[in-house]
Amino acid sequence: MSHTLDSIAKELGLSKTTVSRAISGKGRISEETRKKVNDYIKEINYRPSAVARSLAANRTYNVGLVVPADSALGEMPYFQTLMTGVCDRAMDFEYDVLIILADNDGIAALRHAVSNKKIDAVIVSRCERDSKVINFLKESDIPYIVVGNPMEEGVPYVDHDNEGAASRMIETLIDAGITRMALIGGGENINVTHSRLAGFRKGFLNKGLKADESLIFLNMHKSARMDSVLKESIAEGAECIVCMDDMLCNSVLNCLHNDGISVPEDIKLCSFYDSNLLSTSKPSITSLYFDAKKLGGQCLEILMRNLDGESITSQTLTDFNIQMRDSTL
Amino acid sequence: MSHTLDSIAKELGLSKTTVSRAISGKGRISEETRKKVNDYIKEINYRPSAVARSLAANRTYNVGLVVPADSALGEMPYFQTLMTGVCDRAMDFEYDVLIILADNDGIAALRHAVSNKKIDAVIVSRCERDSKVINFLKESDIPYIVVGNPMEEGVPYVDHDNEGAASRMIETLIDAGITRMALIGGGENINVTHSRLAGFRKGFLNKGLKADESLIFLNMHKSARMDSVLKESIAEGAECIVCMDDMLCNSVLNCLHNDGISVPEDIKLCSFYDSNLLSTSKPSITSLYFDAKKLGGQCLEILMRNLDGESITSQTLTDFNIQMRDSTL
DNA sequence: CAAATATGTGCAACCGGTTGTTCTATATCA
DNA sequence: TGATATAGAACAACCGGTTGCACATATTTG
Repeated sequence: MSHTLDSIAKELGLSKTTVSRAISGKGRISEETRKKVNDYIKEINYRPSAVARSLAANRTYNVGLVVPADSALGEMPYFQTLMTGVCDRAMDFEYDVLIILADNDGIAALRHAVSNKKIDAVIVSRCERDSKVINFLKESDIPYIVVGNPMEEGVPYVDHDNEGAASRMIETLIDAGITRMALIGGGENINVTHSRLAGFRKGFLNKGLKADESLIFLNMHKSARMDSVLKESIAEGAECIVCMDDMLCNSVLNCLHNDGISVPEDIKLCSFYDSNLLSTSKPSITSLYFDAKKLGGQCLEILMRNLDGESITSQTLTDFNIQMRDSTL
Repeated sequence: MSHTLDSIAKELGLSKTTVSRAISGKGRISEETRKKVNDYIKEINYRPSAVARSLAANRTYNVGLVVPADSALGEMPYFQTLMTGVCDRAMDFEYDVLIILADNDGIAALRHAVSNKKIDAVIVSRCERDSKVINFLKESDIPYIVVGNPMEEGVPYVDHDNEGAASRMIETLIDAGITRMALIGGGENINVTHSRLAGFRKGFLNKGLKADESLIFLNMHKSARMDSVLKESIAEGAECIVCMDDMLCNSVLNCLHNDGISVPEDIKLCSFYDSNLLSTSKPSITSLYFDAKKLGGQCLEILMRNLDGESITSQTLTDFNIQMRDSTL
């Protein structure tokens, strides 16, 4: 049988209240009693029931992490890292993380968790345009935060400086003498795509150049056009393929290899995220590193502080790191 | 303000008990009253508090999903699919899924969730040898199930027939005239590695042949030896590289490409899982498909039934599917 | 038509914590 | 020394559900 405050109180000849206070440290309690109780609970390895505590405190000590239900998730080590960041930081606050699969095809799981009050707050791990998830959260009164700038008034978010990073990447390449680049991007329904695209263009402008709009290819994640797009880019004189993420870069590298095109000899290649998906690639790939783990932790931090009464809204993490490697030599 | 059974009862001139029964459908209740209550709660969009219900029922309606804290996870779309399977099936039982990061470097999160009673059962998504996670679970009295045969008496698991599948893969290749193969495997501390290795050997035996032990390379996930291992294999006359998973296969393909070795002309290649990590590969890769989603769902199913008093132990899903593609032509 | 049974509802205890208030014994002060 | 403050502990209500039991009314049965 499991221990409870009552059983412990009885055992020690104290009241439930006193035991509770000895454990929490709140309220007036003699040092002697406190020690006695704490020694005892350590001995019997007692831990208070989270459920009972939740009922009393009106807090579940759970946050929901909304994760895209579609396959994109599995392709993206980034989400994993983000999740790790969230979970690690959650531990610090004695919180646990509930996984909620949801996207624009269905938010039943989110509805369930929110309306049954199984979570105190929500983190949305990817931001889509006109997202059902966000629309739902806007109307509910649960605190939430979105990963990635939703470009929407009143929606709190945390993001890397995607635009700034992309811009810097381009400038760095230009400084290295590369001026003609093709951009291989992901879904137009994802906001990070737009931020990086803006950065791509800005990078050229900052150097007094202009991006070649005919070499910008979006929605390439599941595209069968990859092969032709790459050939076209090369034919048009692209010196470098800039990929918006490592999954895309992996596909590109594979495609190039298969066509007998060498990196970096025939064409240079770079990516974003610098995940371990490409860590064993030959050649090594130039990539821009974002600290996704930190970002995940930041989400949690903000939510916790807001639950404690603060009202932090959005935050942008400006640090990133360009890892120059063989693929752009 | 949020609604409660009490507030609803007052509003409708009924008792808390009656409202509760009208909602749950348990106990004696007139059709009329039931309808009245249910219409009303639909109108005000009431959902019972999961926490309060948990306290009364002594059930959290949460399962924990233990996921490796190390980066291996992010590399493996398989885990994602598994997780999706778990979450989807959980919905059917009105359960939610708590993510627990843990591995042999630390099980603090698991301890926390279990001893604070935040979960009713645990799914361990990867099975390592001499796992701290499993040792902990064996000593606690929470129901649990492990994905992947732990090869350990008394530990309940769910698994694909990894040995049978690997064996069949080899036999299929042999039938296609390929008899000399190298095996690129993952960590020796992971049990699936051993199951597939056994299947690898068995496949040859079933065809009256013998696996070339000198062409078996394990622990290749983060190995810097990939390049030399592949060259050695080819030099030794290997006609096909059998990879134990898609991550490895991706690395191998990349490595081969980079060395100017063509697939399947110079060497053939195949893999396991058939995840979308390789779905855009050139050439298309022969792979053995396991239904990870189904397996995840199965875990949940078994745990739920055991919570309801059954005592199902282990289960092996025997279905798999070999997708022959260009890489073994 | 009384007795037995069935039906619908409510009371109150319970799940295991937290917390405002009260009570008692001791310490501090004028 | 009596009034007042304070420390330590306990009482009891509360969080929002579930459920065994009692009770009143309606229905069936001999």
